Amino acid sequence: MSKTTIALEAAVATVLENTPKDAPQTNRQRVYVDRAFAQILKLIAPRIRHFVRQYGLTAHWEDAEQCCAIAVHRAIESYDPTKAQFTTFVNWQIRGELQSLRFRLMTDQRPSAKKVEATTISLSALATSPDGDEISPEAMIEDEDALGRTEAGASDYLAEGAVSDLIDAYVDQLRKVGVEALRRRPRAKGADAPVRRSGPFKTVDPVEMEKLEAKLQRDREIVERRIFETATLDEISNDTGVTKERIRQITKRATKALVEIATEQPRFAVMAEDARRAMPPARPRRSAAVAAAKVSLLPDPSALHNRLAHVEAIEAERRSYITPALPVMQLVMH
DNA sequence: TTGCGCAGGTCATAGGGTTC
DNA sequence: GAACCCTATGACCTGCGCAA
Repeated sequence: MSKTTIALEAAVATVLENTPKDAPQTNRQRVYVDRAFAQILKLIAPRIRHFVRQYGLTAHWEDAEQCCAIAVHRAIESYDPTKAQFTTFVNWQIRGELQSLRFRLMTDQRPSAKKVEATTISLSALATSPDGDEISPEAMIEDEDALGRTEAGASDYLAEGAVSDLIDAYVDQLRKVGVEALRRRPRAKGADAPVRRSGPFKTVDPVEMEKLEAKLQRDREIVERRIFETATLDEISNDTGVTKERIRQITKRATKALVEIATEQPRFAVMAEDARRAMPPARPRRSAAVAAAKVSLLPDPSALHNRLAHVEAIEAERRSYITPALPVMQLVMH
């Protein structure tokens, strides 16, 4: 991060700190805000000069500077430090204001836009039909993408339903295994332990069952967010309290199980083939690779990188059925 | 263009608990 | 006591953005 970026962040933080939303601003706060604002303008003055020249507004320098000041005001008002740095955010506000000013003053585009033969039109200019009849601009807008979007929406809806069912099936499988394990496990001795109604270890401790359900819920969330959404290991780790590595292991195991479920159950048949192809090949453990290397100095012909002869991309539409969030699964190795 | 820092991810390994 | 599972930790790799 550059010194200017750091200084900008600090100045914006000062403005935000001294701009209470729920209470009236004190005189002291106003002074702090004015100073910080002046500091921001001073820091980005070179950038403003650059943009004014870039947008061909040197003949309207004062107007352009006023627009940039407005842009900075707007940027501060709507700035969210968690989404981007202020330096990036304010750039686009300034560009937007300068573009708008150029339209107002010159009704054309800056030279860089002309290079690509872009055309700027006004909706109001379209308000007359070829026959000379007046029609509303809105009536002339044809949404050619509407059908595609509608179909995509329906497709997404069905896919989400299928994914949800698949995860349910996986969680049910985990539940069965978990309950079976609890049945086999000896129950804790003590006054609080519930009385067994029949045979040894045939019933499940409600407390243990609650723990199991909590774990299943957690695993479901991890699988859903990691495999079918775009959450990172860090994000899930922060939200669930589970380490990144454990999340990776859970999702790896889940991916394998989901493929098996999709293969076994006819209702997931559409997903099964893509899922099988999408499974990443198992990587040899380092110790095994080292042992193999000791045997021969020649490249291991069975090693994955020596066998790779063809890489095929799975189309986005097909990939989205099962693993939209795992780029590694976009490749198929033969 | 290059070096550096960072985020995101993978791998190897160890420890504790449970089952057989 | 061996085998297995779950979990955590640290080292390492890779890609990307940024500053010089």
